[in-house]
Amino acid sequence: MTKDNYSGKFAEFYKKYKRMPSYAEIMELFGYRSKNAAFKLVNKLVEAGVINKDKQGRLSPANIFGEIKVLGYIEAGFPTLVEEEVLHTRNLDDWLVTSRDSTYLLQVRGDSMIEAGIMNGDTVIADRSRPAKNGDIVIAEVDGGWTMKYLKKTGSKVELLPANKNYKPIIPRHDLNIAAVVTSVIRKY
Amino acid sequence: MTKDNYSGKFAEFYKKYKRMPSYAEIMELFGYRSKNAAFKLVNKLVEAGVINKDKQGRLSPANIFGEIKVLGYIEAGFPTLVEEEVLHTRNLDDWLVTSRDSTYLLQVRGDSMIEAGIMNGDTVIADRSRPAKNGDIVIAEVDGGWTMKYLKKTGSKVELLPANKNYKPIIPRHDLNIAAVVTSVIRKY
DNA sequence: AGTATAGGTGAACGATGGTTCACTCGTCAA
DNA sequence: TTGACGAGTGAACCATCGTTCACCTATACT
Repeated sequence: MTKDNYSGKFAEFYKKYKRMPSYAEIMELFGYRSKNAAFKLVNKLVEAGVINKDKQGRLSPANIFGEIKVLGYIEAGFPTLVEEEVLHTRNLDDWLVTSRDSTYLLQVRGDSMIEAGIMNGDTVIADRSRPAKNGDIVIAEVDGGWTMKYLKKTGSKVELLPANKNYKPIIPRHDLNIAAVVTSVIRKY
Repeated sequence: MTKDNYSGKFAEFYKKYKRMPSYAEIMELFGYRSKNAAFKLVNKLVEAGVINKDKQGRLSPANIFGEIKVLGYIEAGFPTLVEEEVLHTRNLDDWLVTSRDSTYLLQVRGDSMIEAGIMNGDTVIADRSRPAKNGDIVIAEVDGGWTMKYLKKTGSKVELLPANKNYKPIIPRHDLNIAAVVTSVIRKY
C-alpha cells in the first residue's frame, strides 16, 4: 500500500465521520490486530506532515484533507507554460465564505447579468452582512419583487443596472431593500 | 447567550482544531467549573440537531458547520419572488470537488473564453481524472504550451476552440495532451 | 407562601484513549 | 550466515473520556 493510500483511508474516514479515527478504529480500518501497529503508522504520518498530534495525543488532519492544490496561471488566450508546481493549497470554504451564518446560495435564472459573466443556471454566493457599496452586485427587493443587479449609487439616488443591453435599469419607485451582496459566482459543468 | 452563540463556539473550535472539543475543553470554552454542565449543554445541542453523538459518546458536527444555506432561484432578469425559505444546505467542498487528489485550482488569464462566461482573473477547478468529452472545457498542453479551450472532437480529428470571436481555433500540429477537464468556474468579487 | 424546573457544582464510575515494553517474523545488505 | 532493521503482535499502563449521581442554587409560576 502506498503512502497516499494510507492517508487516503484517513481522509475517507474523516470525511465520513468528521473526526479522526481512534487507534482501535485504525486497527479495523487497516486490518491490524495490534493497537501498536496503528500507533506506529500514525507516527509515520505525523512525521510526513499528513496528520497532526497534540500534546495529549489527540489526532487532527494537517490541512491536507479538504485543501485543494493551487497551480499557477493558465492563459486562456495563447498557450503558455503552467508551472507544474503546486503553489499552495486552499480550502474552498474558507476562501469563499467569510461568515457562514449570513451566507446563502442562490441559483440564477435569466440572462440580464450575462455581460458580467453571470449566466443562466449559475450559482451565486451572497452575504447578508456585508454592506453594499457602489458597483457591487446585489440581491435586492424592489417594489415587491426580487432581483439581482449592479448597484449604482450617485449621491442619494440609487439605481439597479443590468449587465445586458436588452434590459433597462431599474429605478425603485417605492421600496428598495438590499438583502445581500454577491461575493462569488460559481458555475458547475 | 443565544443558541447560535453556543454552536458558534463549537464551530469556531472545530474550524481551528478540526475536531470536536472534549468535555474538559468545553468547560474551559464556556467557563464552566463542572464537566456535567458541559455534558448537559452538549445533550441540548444534540437534541437541537447541531451536534451528533455516537454510541460511545464521541462528538461530531452534524453537517451544520461547513454547510451553507441554499435559497431558491433569483431571477436576474425581472423581479420575482424568492422564497425566503431555506431549501437545503450544501457543503461547497463536497459539491465542487469529487476526487480531491486529482483536483487543482488554476487562475485564468486572458479573455479567450469570455463568451463562455470565463473572465480574466477567474479561478477554475480542474479534474485530472475525469475523461474529456466533446464540448468539455479542458486544460491542454498543445505543441509545447498550455491553454484552456473548448474541446471539439469530430471523429479522429481534435480541435481546441476559444469562446471569443477574436481568437482562432487551435489545431494541434504535433502533440496534444489533455491534462484536465474544467469542472467549475469561480469568480470572487 | 411554596414548588417546579433549568442550569450549575463536585465527586465518583467504568470504559476507552494513547502510549510503552518485550517479543516475533520476514527481508535485505554485508 | 549473520545481523540490522522495519513491521506487526500482544499485554499492560495510566490519563482522559463520557457518563452518572447527589446536591445546590436561582428564577419563574401557581
